[in-house]
Amino acid sequence: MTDFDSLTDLNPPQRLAVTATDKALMVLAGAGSGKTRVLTRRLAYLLRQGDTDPGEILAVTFTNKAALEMRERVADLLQLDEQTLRRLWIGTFHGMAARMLRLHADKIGFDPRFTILDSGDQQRLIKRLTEELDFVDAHWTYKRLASSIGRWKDDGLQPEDLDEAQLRFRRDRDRVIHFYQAYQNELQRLNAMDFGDLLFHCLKLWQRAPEILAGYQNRFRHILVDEYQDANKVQYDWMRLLASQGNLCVVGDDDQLIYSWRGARLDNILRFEDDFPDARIVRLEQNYRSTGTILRAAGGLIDRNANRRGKTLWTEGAEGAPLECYVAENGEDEAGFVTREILKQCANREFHRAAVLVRTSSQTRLFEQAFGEQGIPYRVSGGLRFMDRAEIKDAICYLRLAHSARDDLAFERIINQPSRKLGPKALERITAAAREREGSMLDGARAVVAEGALGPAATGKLRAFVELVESAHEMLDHAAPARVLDKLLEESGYMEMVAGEERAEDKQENLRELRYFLSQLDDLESFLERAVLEAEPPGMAGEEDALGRVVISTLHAAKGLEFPVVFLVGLEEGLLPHRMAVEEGGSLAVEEERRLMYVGMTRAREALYLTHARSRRLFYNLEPAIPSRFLAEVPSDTLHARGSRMSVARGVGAFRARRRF
DNA sequence: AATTCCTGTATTTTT
DNA sequence: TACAGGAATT
Repeated sequence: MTDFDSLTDLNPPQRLAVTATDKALMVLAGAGSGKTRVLTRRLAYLLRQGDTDPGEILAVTFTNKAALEMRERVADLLQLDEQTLRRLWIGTFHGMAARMLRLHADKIGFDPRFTILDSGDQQRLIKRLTEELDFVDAHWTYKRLASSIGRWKDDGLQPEDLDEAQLRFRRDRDRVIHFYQAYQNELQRLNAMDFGDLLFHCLKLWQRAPEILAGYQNRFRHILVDEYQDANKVQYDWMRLLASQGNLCVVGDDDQLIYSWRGARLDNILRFEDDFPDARIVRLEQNYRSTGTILRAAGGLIDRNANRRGKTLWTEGAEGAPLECYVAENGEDEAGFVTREILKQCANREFHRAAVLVRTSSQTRLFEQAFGEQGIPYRVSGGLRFMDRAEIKDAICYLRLAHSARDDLAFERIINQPSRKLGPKALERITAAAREREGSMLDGARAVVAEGALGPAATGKLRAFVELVESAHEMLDHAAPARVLDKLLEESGYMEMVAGEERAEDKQENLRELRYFLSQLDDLESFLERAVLEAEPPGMAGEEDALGRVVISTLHAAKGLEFPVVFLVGLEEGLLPHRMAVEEGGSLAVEEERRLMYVGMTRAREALYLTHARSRRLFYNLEPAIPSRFLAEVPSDTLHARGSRMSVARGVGAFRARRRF
């Protein structure tokens, strides 16, 4: 037996977490305690020693990155071939739900080729609907409607379930319910689902067709869920239904719950034993990542949270140096300090050793600027994602429309991109014609052309557009999708338009990247699905191309990563904890902000810097900034103050003084 | 009727 | 800064 099979390289709780397969299991895995290792080893253990077929395993993660990593590590561990690997169901909640829905869409009145809407599509659709229905309300802007509806779906609430708890004003109830219902009807008409619908409709499917649920229940003998603390109501119901026999292993950390704004429920982790009375709980508290000092600092901070199960991380490793605190004059000064320290910390230009973690993506700019000036290569993660770029979304919408003529949202996005002199009035005509025929907007456009209802110039352009989409559609039958994309972008004049815009080279480069991604996949259907669910082409999100680059990341996007040197910047009231959390969310929201800082601190292996500025540009004007309350909560014997002593005294000390009153 | 130009306003985190 | 909505211009 090899060492790998004997599991002697694992510590005792890790070994238990890998091998306990007789009943429901919750692994409370502290930061850096080898969680990913345990998960992949458990998968490997089931496949190799547990008499389990690859097709009988379902492993669910929250992010595509995590799914990809798990897949790669298991393949590596067991030397699995491509074929076997494909039989494993490893993916995100949304990805797995979409996979099931494509197989059974007809049972809930959808065509299996349904489109998945991203939040941008969702927002545009809701905006259009508010206009059509004359839904005007100072409070319920289309953005607020979009985010609230998304949240209701996360909470498992159908339109008729809404009550005063969700709607601040009772008088809103009927109107908002009606609007939510109208939105759902419109989605059905468009054969489309938004992110929330993927899980929502899955539950509906199982309710309507219990035999389908039973099929999956029998099939999946083992279900694994990563980042369990971030599961929302619908996801929780989804997994609990699938794991009806308690054949479930969840791995999570209540101290790292940072997605309650997306419906994540601390309760899921605090009351696991209520739902699975028989459950086994394993704690992983030995940390293999950070120095003793970093752990003590982070532990001191998270101890302030009242709502947690409680864990104490420890290490056999070195004590390490104290945390460096720096008080900057302003944001530019802060970026300058970080730049200088990075140059000191990264000998031989090993810049991938360092990461700068921010609360909001708007903070990244100052660092990008400073690094650019100093010639430090960097990579931003968690900001504007590849698939969210305007030119990429336009190109995808061209493909979507060629793929499915029913995709009115795609039609709307590109109909005047590049300009075809088809504005709101022309669009209104097209929509009316479509309604009349109960067809798509493309049908409407065809009719408008036939009738010559627009001016000659506009009619000509519209005809050319319709013909282009039609011939692209036919071309999809025999030609590679990448070739169809070329045709669409060339003949529509889109490429020409891009060439004349600012940042033309950037955009052209992005479109080339997209084309490459598409040419790798060959199957347009799966390309479109991955484009919306993954938002990053493979290789972009991967770590390998980060070699030699500093990572600038939001705290949310940094979860699961680790770096030798970490800079936690902008530690100011209003940023961390964020203003919104303090003003609207009360103490629970502040606890989540504290967890966010905890997640950031525990990313560091050797060196951790905490910085804040005395003034910061907000809304384009410079405003004084108060140091974060969290700074005062980190045990002071783990800290070493840098910068002018005056500013340190005024910084951390000032907040301490304020808190006494 | 479409587009450009301008002004005011708001900025958390993401599958 | 970036973006949406409104007014002025083509």
